[in-house]
Amino acid sequence: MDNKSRIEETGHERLVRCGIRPSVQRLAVMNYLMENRIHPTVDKIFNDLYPSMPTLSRTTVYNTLKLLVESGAAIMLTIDEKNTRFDAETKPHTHFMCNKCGVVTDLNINPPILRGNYIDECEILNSELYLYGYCPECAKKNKN
Amino acid sequence: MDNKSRIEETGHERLVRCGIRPSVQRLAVMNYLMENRIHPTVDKIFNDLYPSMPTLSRTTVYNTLKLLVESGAAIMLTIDEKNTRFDAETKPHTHFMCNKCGVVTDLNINPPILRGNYIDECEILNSELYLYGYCPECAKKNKN
DNA sequence: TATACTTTTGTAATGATTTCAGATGTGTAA
DNA sequence: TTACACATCTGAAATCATTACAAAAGTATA
Repeated sequence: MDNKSRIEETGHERLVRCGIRPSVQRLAVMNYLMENRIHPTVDKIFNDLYPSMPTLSRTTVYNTLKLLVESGAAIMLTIDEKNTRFDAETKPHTHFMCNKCGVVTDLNINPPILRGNYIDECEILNSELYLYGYCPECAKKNKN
Repeated sequence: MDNKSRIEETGHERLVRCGIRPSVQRLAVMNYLMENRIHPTVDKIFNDLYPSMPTLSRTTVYNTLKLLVESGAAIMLTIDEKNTRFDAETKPHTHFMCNKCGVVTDLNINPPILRGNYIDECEILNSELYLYGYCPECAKKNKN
């Protein structure tokens, strides 16, 4: 997966392009997502931003992520049963979660692009391909 | 999607084949899943079984579903952000959720079969393809 | 500066899920 | 059959993610 989008667009530009007024908090969350392609949970985002923004509220992180997703500035992943995760990469791509350590990564495999198609009379708007198994580190450990 | 599996195997047989001792409660949940291919939530299962099993505990439904999934007798879907859903069809197939009414259905489209492959050094064990959009009824309503 | 509007904040409420310990049920061997 | 060990079920309480809400703070505009 290339990371051109990171270079081509700043967090501020992304917010404005998506019609979101760039407050300090929104910018912090947007930048965090664009700079940390780790599919973080709400808590991860909050805990990482908190030290440099001690007045930040968890509720604001929730509100902001909801806004980002509704506006198309980010996507929400339900790959992890325990927590929703977020990704600033909005173009279709495939996600992987390790059954052992829980890490979520992008995979170099193109998901079927079905947006706009009708399947069994269902109008398809978007899709997610989630793969599960062992990440390179955990797969190695499993063999020992 | 054909429903031969429903005919070819009873709930009792499925439990035994998967190494699960068939208690009354487990059998009730297994049969419910095999007879109601609606990808129900825990609450739906509990509420539908409760009238004919007034001593049934919600905890038992949770425990049983966990056991079924761990033993390969059913799968868990995370397609719905709000609630986990369950399916007695364990062979790979594609799921759809309506953004408007929330219904979850099977779709006649083969997901990529990646089990056993290595992608970006990740060992793939299973995959889920989730599609979102409007179901036939809601798509129709949207046009009026 | 005054006012209206937007955004943030923290607390409390909600709702799904898990924990846990006691009660019940089941299988087995004497 | 009874006694015992073990498996399963139950319901209440705890946990944890998320949402609701109302007050406080911030921002834009006239």
